[in-house]
Amino acid sequence: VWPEGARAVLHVDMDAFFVAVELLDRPELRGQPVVVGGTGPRGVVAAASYEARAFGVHSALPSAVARRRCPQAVFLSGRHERYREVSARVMALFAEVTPLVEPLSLDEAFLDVTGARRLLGDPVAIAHRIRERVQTTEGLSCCVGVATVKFLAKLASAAAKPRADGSGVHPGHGVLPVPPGGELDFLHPLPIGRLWGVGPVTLERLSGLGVRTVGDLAALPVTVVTGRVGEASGRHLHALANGIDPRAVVPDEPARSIGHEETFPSDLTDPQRVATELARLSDAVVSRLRAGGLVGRTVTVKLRDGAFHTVTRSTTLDRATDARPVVLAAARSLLAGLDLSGGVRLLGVSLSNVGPPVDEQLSFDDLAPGAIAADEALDLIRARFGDDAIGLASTLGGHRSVGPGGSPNPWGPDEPTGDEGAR
DNA sequence: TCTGGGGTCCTCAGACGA
DNA sequence: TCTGTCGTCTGAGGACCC
Repeated sequence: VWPEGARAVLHVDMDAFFVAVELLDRPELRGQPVVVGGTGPRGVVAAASYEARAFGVHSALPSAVARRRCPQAVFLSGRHERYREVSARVMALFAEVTPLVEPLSLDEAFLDVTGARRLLGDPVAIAHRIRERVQTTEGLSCCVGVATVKFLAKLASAAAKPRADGSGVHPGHGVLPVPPGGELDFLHPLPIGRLWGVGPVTLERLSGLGVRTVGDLAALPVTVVTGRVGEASGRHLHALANGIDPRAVVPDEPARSIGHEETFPSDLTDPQRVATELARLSDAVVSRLRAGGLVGRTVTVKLRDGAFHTVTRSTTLDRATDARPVVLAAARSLLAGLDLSGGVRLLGVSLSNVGPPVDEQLSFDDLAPGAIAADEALDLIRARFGDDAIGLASTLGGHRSVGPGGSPNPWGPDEPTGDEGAR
């Protein structure tokens, strides 16, 4: 039983979420190895069923490798709209327990149930009830960690997961509490790589200090740690290793950036084609920005060449904007400063410094002939007929369909006029 | 054999104004 | 007037997460 007055944080983690949703719609695949992810030559695994994991298939593994390890697996390309829809319903179930729900991704959330105890009882009992409710209402399984702080709850839910290895699938605890006072007993034997924020690079740096377990890290003076991994990370990790995590569960954090990037099936070498893709990605980003009623101030272009070398270039505008021509013009001028001779494997556009618009006087850019009217018309047409119903003239001529018999670009070469009209 | 796409946060260097 | 310092902003890159 959880002591009276102690904070209680739950971390709920859906089991193999993308795969589990696919199995809801295709129950005949249950019990089989199923993999969701990019199916093209450069795809990677986004989620794998526990049956597939038994063959060494895991997320972020190149799909080509996954196919070799488990040729009998069913490979699905993924339907993010569907996952979002199911995720929203699951999050709504959490919101019935407490208003303090912080989604981490589509398949994970923190819940602060400290204030729900009077009404709903013991936090561990609440965790069991959430698990049953997700199973009965959505047909999905999940694991729940219960602790006094966020990162311990997250580690606990991970420890409660089913496991898969060469000998098959082994069920987990489902719910795992780390009771107040028992934090360090749970934490200190864990390998250091399990700590949230320790990836391959930090792991290597800490190994140099002889650190193998979380307990090893906790025993070091904080200055030794900061000297090795930097001031902010060092202090943060050292606090975590001692079970200290003051972060609150914060619902409804607004997005700080919005972006789109794409890896092409084969490297692009034609600069005209690269410009076309840049316009398409910029257009997609602005559409999402406008759909959210937001404006952004910093435009970033990302390019990965044929040798997998990645560069980014960014520029901060005088004022935040949601105008397509302004974002596209900025992206174009950033791209113009980049070397495309090594081929383009990946291209991305993102907007940061994002937030709600503040009332300001319009600039001449915003008043460019047709700019506002064209943007609003695009939004309206897409809302009614779908995202593909209309696009920028400059995105024609690429791999996208231009209609029956349509020449790639009937209006001739695409001049960077900064006045992209809606077709 | 080939290494996604969506993000957040941190570090460092340089510019700039108080 | 010159110089050093400090805080802040910007841009690039990197580490990390799911």
